[in-house]
Amino acid sequence: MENGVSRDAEGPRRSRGRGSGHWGTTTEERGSAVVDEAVDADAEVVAGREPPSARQPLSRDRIVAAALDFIDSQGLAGLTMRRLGQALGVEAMSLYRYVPGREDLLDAVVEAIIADMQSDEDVLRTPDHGWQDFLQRLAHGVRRVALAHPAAFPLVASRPVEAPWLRPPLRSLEWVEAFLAGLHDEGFDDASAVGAYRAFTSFLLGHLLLEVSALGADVGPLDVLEEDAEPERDDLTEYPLVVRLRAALSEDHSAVEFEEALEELLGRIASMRSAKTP
Amino acid sequence: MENGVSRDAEGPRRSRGRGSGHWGTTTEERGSAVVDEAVDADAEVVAGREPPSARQPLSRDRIVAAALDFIDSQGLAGLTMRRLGQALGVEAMSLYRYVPGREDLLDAVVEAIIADMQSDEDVLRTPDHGWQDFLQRLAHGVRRVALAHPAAFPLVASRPVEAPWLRPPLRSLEWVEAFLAGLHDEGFDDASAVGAYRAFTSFLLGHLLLEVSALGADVGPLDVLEEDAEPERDDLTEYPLVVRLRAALSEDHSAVEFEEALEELLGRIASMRSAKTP
DNA sequence: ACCTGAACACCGTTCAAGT
DNA sequence: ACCTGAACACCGTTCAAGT
Repeated sequence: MENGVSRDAEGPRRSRGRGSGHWGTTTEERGSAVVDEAVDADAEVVAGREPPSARQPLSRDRIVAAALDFIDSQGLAGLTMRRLGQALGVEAMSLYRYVPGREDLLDAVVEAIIADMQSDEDVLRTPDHGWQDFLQRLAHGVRRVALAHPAAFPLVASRPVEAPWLRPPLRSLEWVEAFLAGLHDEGFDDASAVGAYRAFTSFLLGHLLLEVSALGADVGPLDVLEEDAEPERDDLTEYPLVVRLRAALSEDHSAVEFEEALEELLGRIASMRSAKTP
Repeated sequence: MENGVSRDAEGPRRSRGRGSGHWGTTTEERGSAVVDEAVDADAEVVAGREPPSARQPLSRDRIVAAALDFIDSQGLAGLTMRRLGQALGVEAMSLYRYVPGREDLLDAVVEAIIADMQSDEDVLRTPDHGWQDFLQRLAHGVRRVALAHPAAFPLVASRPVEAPWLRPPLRSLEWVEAFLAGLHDEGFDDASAVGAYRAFTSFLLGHLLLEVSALGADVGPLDVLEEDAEPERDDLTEYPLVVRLRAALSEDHSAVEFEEALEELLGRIASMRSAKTP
């Protein structure tokens, strides 16, 4: 997965009806495009649609991957055991042979998302050009997976965490260990490594959650110069500054902001670092 | 609402069974302790429990307040139109006279939470001792409401936002306007006010979401020196640094970290500020 | 071994009907 | 005017039964 999500343009997406905000369909890497035919089949459940011919057998991984695809394309709210089964050409009950239940499936989706990062070539398991480079790569890796799955990322952010040493979005022992070990190798003592971990995670969480939530946000009339031009959705006369700065507020500078704030954070972390090893 | 949630002690909470994590019952300010009797009545739905005597009439506000209480005490997952009706001594269908549906109810709960801040005496609508003081008070006000409603705060963080100029957790035109106007009065130009708004919101979102999610996190054996002492829940031998730093990682320094990071942020914002007005 | 039909308890929501 | 009963379509989940 090295599709350059680093382009900050791409423009804000639009989604009219609250709650059904289809984000751009992001069906890369994970195979099984099976899900795609369920799009818009919301009300139309044709009986024997799926040819039961050469269906590969179910498996936990296939189910989890299909669930992620489903969330990416239909949104989290649309994910239902029954619909997921349908997307896989199977009855819902079959899923329970591989997955204990819906909640556990969602946890598995979260795991799958952060596991994606393991295969990101730009992310290092251990620093080789200094800790700043290490953290830069890690941060960008997490950002790439967040932007690849904007509808699923809130799960990563909000699912209850099992242990206090796992902080979203770095919610895997693997990455926490890699983080701590990396900084330790680079001369951080225990306290500063832990401090850096805390600062790093809260930075990532805030930035990325806002970035993906902006992807779903309605952009409002003005930027597109709509045809019908409803005078104003709400009455904004009480909020003159919001009105005046509306364009500025709606501009998407998330990529540069991310870069700048990350730079700042690295500076802050540098000042936490013990000066033992140069 | 000025109950000092500023004490950072209070210790980490415990919650064994995944998904049913009752946080500390936070039934302050908003009246209607009605909800409390629904606790643990999960399976036991006694028929004519509620004395239909002097029930005050339903109203949208009463419903929204009850929903918030319900989430605070039972968790978001437990909130059901039917159960909420029951908590209010009414059938679920009655709610639809006042609230369009469950989704809109959740939006209303989010509104209610951030509206809470309007009545926080420490939060200023307009700066009177400089912008730093203004933002300090605002940040702490938001933190207080987050900590007052840890189970509901993820809603504030994750609900789809209607417009790109509303950034969680400051998702109300009132506060965005107040923020921009405040900084403007203090000599910020448009670009730096907008930049400050962005930096401020992502800082708050990351910190507070992590703080409330830690409240629900299982703390694991070790800190309480449990009686039975199961050897280890998972095998952590592959993660030596996590094990070694486990205590440090589990310590709750959120209050001081918040303070320090906020201080840093204010410094960063100061450097964005135009130097026109001293 | 793997999938399904039928069933259960529970949802959100509508609407005609009660008081 | 305000609430409810009954109903509908849809859930998650279980389990005996099919192949």
